[in-house]
Amino acid sequence: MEIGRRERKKQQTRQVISDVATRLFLERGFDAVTVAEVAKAADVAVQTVFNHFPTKEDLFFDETGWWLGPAEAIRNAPPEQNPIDTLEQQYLAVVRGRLANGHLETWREFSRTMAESQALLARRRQIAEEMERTLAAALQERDPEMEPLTARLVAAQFAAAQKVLEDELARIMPAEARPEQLTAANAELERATGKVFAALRRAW
Amino acid sequence: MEIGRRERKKQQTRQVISDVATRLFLERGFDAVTVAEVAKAADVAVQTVFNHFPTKEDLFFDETGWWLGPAEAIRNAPPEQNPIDTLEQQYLAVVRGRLANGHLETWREFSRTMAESQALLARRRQIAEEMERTLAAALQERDPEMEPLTARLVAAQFAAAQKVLEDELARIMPAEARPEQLTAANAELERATGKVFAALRRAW
DNA sequence: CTCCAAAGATGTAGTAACTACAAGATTGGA
DNA sequence: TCCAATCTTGTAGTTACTACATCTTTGGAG
Repeated sequence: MEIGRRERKKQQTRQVISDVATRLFLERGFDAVTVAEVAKAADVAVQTVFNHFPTKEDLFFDETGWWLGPAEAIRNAPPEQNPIDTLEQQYLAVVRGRLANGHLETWREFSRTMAESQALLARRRQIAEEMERTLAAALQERDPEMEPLTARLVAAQFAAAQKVLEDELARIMPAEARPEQLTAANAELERATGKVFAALRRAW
Repeated sequence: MEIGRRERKKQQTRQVISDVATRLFLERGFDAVTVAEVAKAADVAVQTVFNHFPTKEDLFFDETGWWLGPAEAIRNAPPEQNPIDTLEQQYLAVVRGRLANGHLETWREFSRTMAESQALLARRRQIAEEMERTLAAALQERDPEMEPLTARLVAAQFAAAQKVLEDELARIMPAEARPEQLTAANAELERATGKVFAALRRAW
């Protein structure tokens, strides 16, 4: 009822823009590429880009959507499971997905590009904050007994932990990717993750 | 050796710009005031504003400098004191200073103005991140035995806690300011602070 | 006191991300 | 077939910020 040719073409235009933009950003860096260049490369008007994406940053973070994961995991978790356990499992699943063959290199490029742009780092902070809010809401929805302050605190501490682990991951993984080093890095990462979530568990 | 008339005039110009900007921002909101207007009101060229302040946001956050507090507190703390205790004391001191007579209204205006501008909120996140980094460095400098990951984690969790408390403070304090409510709000705040830092202590 | 060099203030020109809006092109459906 | 909704485009602005040349003030050497 809504997927006529018109809508399809619209989505197609959007996809082309997003793909072209991503490619250019990864190739030359976010700050070095202008929206006008993206538009030209995608063969559309600059206005069309802004019709589909409110800001330049949205071109980069399009379709990643990871900020809903933790809240959804909490909502879908089995009734009696400890929230921290749920969050740890979800986090590990995400990270393992990233490190799986075929995704690793993509993730690295994303990570590197992001680290090189203040604008993208700022946007990541904003997204993390939104993730934190939705997580706090999910936690409280899940357990209405929980004090709002507590829910916000747990969410904030999880967000903080996640950030530290992200940085750690970015520090460990870019170093040469030969298999034996990769498994070592993997072990190191699991250790760090365990430590971080252990602290979280102790706190609550 | 460096405080001749020239330097004095320079600092004076800077101060005028900063004051005028702050006043305008508080009066009309950060986004509604342009740098050109600030320059005009301060009777200087637009360029001069940018000579003294790299970005518009720096005009707002000038001379607040709170992001060094925690790290300095750690560096200056008595040798055997628990870092979490140090941080709690420092935080309480800062908050009490803000709530002291004469500072409360100023803080409220700052807080409100900041909350109404995405640009300022983004900058606050960036500053918080810098605070976190300097704190992590101070923690590790203080106790070289500490694993870097641990130092980063403690700093991150403190930053997260601080953020939650800031939001809580902003939520509690704007409500009517009559003395009896103020003491009630104060008690509520102390309770929240105690709870937050207790969790931090449990974690480490 | 004079005058020069450095440093601060100014003005001009330009870039890039957006916004508002009017006008053109395409498409779904009557 | 044709109209109306919707997507796309082009034009004209606004604003933060940069580069750079020029003007003005000032501290200090002679």
